[in-house]
Amino acid sequence: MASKTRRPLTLRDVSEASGVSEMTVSRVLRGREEVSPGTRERVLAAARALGYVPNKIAGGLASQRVNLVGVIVPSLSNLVFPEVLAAIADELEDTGLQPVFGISRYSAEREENVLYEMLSWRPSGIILAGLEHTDLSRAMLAKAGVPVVEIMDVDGEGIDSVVGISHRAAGRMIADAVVAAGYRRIGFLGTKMPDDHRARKRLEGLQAGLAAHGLAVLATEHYEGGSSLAKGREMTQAILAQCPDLDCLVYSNDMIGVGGLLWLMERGVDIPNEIGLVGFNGLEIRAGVQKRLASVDACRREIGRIAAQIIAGKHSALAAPQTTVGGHRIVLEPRLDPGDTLRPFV
Amino acid sequence: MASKTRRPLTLRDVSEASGVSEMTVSRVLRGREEVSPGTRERVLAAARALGYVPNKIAGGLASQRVNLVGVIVPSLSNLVFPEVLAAIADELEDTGLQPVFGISRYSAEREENVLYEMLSWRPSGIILAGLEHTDLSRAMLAKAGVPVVEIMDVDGEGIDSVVGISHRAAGRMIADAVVAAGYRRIGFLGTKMPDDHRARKRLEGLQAGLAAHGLAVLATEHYEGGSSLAKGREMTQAILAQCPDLDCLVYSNDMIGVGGLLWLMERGVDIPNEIGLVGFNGLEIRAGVQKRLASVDACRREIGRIAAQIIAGKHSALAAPQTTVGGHRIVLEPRLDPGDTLRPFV
DNA sequence: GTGAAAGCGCTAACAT
DNA sequence: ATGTTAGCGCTTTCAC
Repeated sequence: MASKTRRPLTLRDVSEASGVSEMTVSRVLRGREEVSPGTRERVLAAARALGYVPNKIAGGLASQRVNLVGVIVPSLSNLVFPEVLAAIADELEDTGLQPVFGISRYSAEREENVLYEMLSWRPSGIILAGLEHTDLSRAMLAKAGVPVVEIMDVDGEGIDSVVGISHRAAGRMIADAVVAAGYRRIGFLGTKMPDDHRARKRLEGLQAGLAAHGLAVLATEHYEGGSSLAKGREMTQAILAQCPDLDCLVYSNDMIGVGGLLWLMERGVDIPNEIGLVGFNGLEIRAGVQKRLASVDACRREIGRIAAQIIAGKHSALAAPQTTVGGHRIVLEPRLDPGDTLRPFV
Repeated sequence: MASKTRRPLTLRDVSEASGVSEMTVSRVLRGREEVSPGTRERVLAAARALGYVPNKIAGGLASQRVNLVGVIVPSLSNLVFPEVLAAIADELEDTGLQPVFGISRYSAEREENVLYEMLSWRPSGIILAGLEHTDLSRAMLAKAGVPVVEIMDVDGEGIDSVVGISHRAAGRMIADAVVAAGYRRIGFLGTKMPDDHRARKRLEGLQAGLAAHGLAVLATEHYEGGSSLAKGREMTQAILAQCPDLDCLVYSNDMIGVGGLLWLMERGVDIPNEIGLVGFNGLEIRAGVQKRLASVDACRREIGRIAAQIIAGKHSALAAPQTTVGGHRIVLEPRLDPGDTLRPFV
């Protein structure tokens, strides 16, 4: 039971307590094999007795290696990102690597600041959401000399590795589906956030897909701030007030989509016949409502897992590298689950 | 445009490029005032031109100070924790401190490991959920010599500072409310997770509160894994199959509570007259359903904010210290929102 | 298998 | 306002 020391313990303390050189103590504590069992035991006993916690700052400086992986996502309020983080944390579990999370709030400038902070810790890798970054961010990442994985989106140029889905393709997929299901008067409900590039690309894909069928989005409802069921209710009411004869509502995410669905069901609207609905993300919450909202899966756990594998160097190239030398480019194929809110279609 | 260097840049590079000593470069980069404007400009220009990113590992070793705050929560799937993390991140924003998140998966052993990793970076503070830790964890925290804030729960002994609510009191509050509203045949639906101590304490409080009125929980339904609307639906069906004459269902959290509410409403059950419902957490999702689930607010944003303030040393003691010397003990008072799922009561 | 010396890239403490 | 010196606590490298 070591008493309350003010000065933190050092290797030297363990060395003196065990009568073994600092160097050998260091070897034991790092789990190197080249130490005799007897010495190892004495060292471990001393370290435990003292309550020694190694100083990774000193270790990192000396070895020029740090077991940290920086991960930057736009937000934690959008359930999607905690799920990606959880997947990354799970996958990194037994690699000796530790994730460090940062939040950019959908701002490229803030992302740059967070990135700068992270790089100043010389991490072993960086994972960040999206392909849109400031020039300085790109420059820093390029010079950092560590693996960089941009996740969630593949519509654009990557810096090193890229893992995600095409949000434009997802938008087109939704367009094709609602048209195939016979809907013609389509409304869109989504975020106003100008820096949610993935939401923007989905809308672009939707519009392009509809245009290919000679159709267009007839009404749009935008909101600011976080997504919630309540927002979805209000917006659904608003878009139908503005344009009552819509026969299909495309939501930029499942949270507002389910909100809209609940509101419409309460009002006795016949879904999917009178009005069709589609969301995005494949959130679990959809399973909690009588009718399951149609949605496109964003593959977020998969994305997190693969990104972590790439950083950990244990990714068995599912796809051949196509970008930078050494960089992977993994394009996942989202699935559209028609649920119960779209008329049957091929 | 510096070319692709393999060796990372050092202060010395900036020093040479700007013709200013390393020490002064260091001062400029740390924003110390004691440098002439001219020199400052030259240094900043050189650093920018080179794309220099300081090495905090070296800096931390030299200064013996690190601007990191370790935060350990049980999970990211339970929406509550991302919210706490977001609140901490927000509050730390302009303090120069950076949060680093770890996940314990409701396991004290895993928490111990994560804590060990974190402490080895010599952070400026530690925030962790709950009061239940391994002996080694407590010993490490006590010896770390940095502020420690245990959050979310106040039912027990703290190590240093404690910020949270009493989950036992919350349970009793719920008991009093449902009894006051005239319910007598009460069922409980909650997690099986033996290490979710806060859920356990809420149940204990509920039972104690009911006992004080000569009542008891008549039926219980447990589940494993994450909470979801779908789980709430199933469990509600199950508990009513098992014990059809319950007149009140107490859910251990709002997610399963709202699931149960939706299921009951679909079946035309008259809420709150036929059956009363209460959840816990005060989740936003409640506002998205026709009837608002009664719930007790867990004060999670407030808790995150205050914990961060304590670490940052800018907490204006809302309550007098009561525990360890220097340690705060902030007990927040949760509010019960009766919503639309309990009969009116005083 | 173990130890001694050198130094990782910065900053504290003191000059000047 | 700026520079010099001496480490911070570890690991690398090389001896033994």
